[in-house]
Amino acid sequence: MGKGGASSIVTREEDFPRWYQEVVARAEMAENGPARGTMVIRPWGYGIWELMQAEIDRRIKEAGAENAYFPLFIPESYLKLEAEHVEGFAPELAVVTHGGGKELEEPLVVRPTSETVINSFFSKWIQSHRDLPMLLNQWANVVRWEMRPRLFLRTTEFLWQEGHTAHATEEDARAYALRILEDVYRSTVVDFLGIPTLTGHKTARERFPGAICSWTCESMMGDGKALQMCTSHELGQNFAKVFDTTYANAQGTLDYVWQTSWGMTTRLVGALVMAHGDDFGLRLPPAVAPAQVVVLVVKEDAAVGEAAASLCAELRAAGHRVRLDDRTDTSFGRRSVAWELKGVPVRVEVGPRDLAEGNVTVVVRHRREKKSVPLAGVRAEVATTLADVSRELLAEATAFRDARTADVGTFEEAVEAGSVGFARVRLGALGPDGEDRLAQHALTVRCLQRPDGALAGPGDAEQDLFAVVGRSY
RNA sequence: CGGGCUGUGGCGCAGCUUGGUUAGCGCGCUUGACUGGGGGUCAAGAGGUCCCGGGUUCAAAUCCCGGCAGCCCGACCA
Repeated sequence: MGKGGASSIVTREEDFPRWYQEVVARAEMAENGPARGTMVIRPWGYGIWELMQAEIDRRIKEAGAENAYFPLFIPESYLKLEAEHVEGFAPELAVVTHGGGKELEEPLVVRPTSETVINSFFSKWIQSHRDLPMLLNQWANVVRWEMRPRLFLRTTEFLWQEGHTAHATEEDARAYALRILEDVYRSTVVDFLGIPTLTGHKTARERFPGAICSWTCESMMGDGKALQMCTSHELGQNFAKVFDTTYANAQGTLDYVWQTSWGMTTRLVGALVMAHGDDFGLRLPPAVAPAQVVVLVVKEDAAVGEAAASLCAELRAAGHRVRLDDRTDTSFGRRSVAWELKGVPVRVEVGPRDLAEGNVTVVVRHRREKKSVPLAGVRAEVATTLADVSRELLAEATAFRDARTADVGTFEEAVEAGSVGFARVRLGALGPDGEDRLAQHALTVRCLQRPDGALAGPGDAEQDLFAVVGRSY
């Protein structure tokens, strides 16, 4: 896989190339022992994450939740209270057994998720129906000692937001879980990142340990494999019962609360890379581009330097994130390739030859298209181009996904279509042990939805829902 | 825990089958010159316990024995 790339180099996780690791993130190994798949996010990659984080945080607040912060360490006994929860997480816990030079009386678990600690506080904080709904979110890092870590997609430690809410009724809890799914998650993925996604809920087999229903957004990466972009769980009263989280209702009797939890992670950065990347590097929607425009000085020259600086100022005044690259001690070719790899949506190249005619070159990254633009027209050109990028990336990714999605009627057809993309098939058509048999072909049911793609409701018969079948990361 | 595979300058690798000059190559790095409109050219240079231990041999990166470490595939999963 040489320079310029022959095959898809960033659209498949297996092929995250070294240059990409130099730009966005790097997997690191523990000093001793097996690789634990921790990750260092480099400044450019972190800049992408920060922009996503700000957007997600804004939407969460719009949905009424407030940020809070809970401890990193959780007493082991908390995890053990909810049977399914402990069974689901026990194999992947990092456990602290010593502190202050002594063995601890009770081991502490490094949080894999915070349902249990937060519930220990909910049970104290929630007394009356007037305290409900309680809507909290925290930005935190969590640790899951997974068997097989993958850069961005499944790292041992990762950053996320986890929302935790308590409601008076099951209907309220469900409505809120769905509101998060739609207004925060689906909208962020589609409208903000330009990645098409399918929404639905998980089968019992794929459900979050401790939940009664797990909602999800499933997207297709550039190699046809599926990636879960987020989850929004209805927890029922499972945690309320073990933590005794009760409230006095309007009639004065005690009820258990109904709860939700939901999360979105740094995995999204990986998803962005794999959904939009091409053989020449990243392609970033302007919304998540740390620099939306880079103004390049082609060659050391007084007039060029002046023109570049004034273009920068003009574009910044127009509200764009602009970076000036006047490092003329590095060759122009090298610098332009570096910005291309980083996925900067628009490059404005100022060189003496064009400038003599009053022009600059504007390069549109995602189309790999360049044109000569008069100085006075740069501002308008950049503005209209930036406005198009996200929509065009979304259209491209949607066309790709649709071309790789097939509605089918039998198990065999589902295996065939699911192996290269998504197969949509009636769950009942897969047979009683359909999921086990799919697993033998490395396939899973990514989500369930109605035949028209809508979310299922309480009245739907599960066997009549459509299963989206695919390979997953 | 099963099934494959690999350890050689900073990174990626060739050499090992069939032992034999001074262990090579690409990328990166340093210096200089020419350059500069797409990871440019030329020249000079720095950088090596060939994973570790033992054995065979006149001679081991190469063959034999024993360790150690890591990677990939499956089970886990945001």
